[in-house]
Amino acid sequence: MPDMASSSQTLPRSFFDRPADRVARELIGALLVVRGADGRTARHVVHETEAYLGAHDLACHGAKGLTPRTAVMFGPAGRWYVYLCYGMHWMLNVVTGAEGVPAAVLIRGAGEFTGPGRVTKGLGIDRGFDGRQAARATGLWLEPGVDVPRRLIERTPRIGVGYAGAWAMKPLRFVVDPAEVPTIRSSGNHPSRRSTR
DNA sequence: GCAGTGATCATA
DNA sequence: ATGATCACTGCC
Repeated sequence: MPDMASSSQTLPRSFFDRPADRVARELIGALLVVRGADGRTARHVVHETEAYLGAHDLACHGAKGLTPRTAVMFGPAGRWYVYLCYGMHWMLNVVTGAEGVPAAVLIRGAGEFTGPGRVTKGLGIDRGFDGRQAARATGLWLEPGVDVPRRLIERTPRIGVGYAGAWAMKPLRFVVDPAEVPTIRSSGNHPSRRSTR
């Protein structure tokens, strides 16, 4: 069947193949799309992200070198990096930048979900997505969404990385008040938009 | 304020 | 094999 919704185009690898802080900022307002077991899709506006810049960034897992867990971060952009934190919470990241550079963007808030652990719990994301492409075929991907004005995007230090010395203070967290963003409501293959004001 | 929870990785 | 650590959350 023809795909008539231009909004359902997935963000291409080239979008992610750039510095993580740029990607993190531009993902604010994008749509995180998940396809459930029943084949229906749900779209969630991304409203909070964090950038992890590479091996020189002491808050980044890649700073400790290539390990089995972090190998995906060293690979090409546009793949999911999902890991378990504190034995309970799955963290969803998308790999960014050139191959060999261990950089990624953590998705900390999307749709009704605030906090990275709640995003994954709410969307049913676990390590099954680790290493997979952010693409339709995977069942979890990103799409262009709402264009959020720069002035509405706040930059703050990243959360929970106090161990990283000076890197803990760099303003690499990007957040917009969800109330400022039009609500995207969808299910099935024909997403519709509704403005809150 | 802090316990829960278990994969991961360095050390031995 | 063992122990420290952890990009968090929920309940005290």
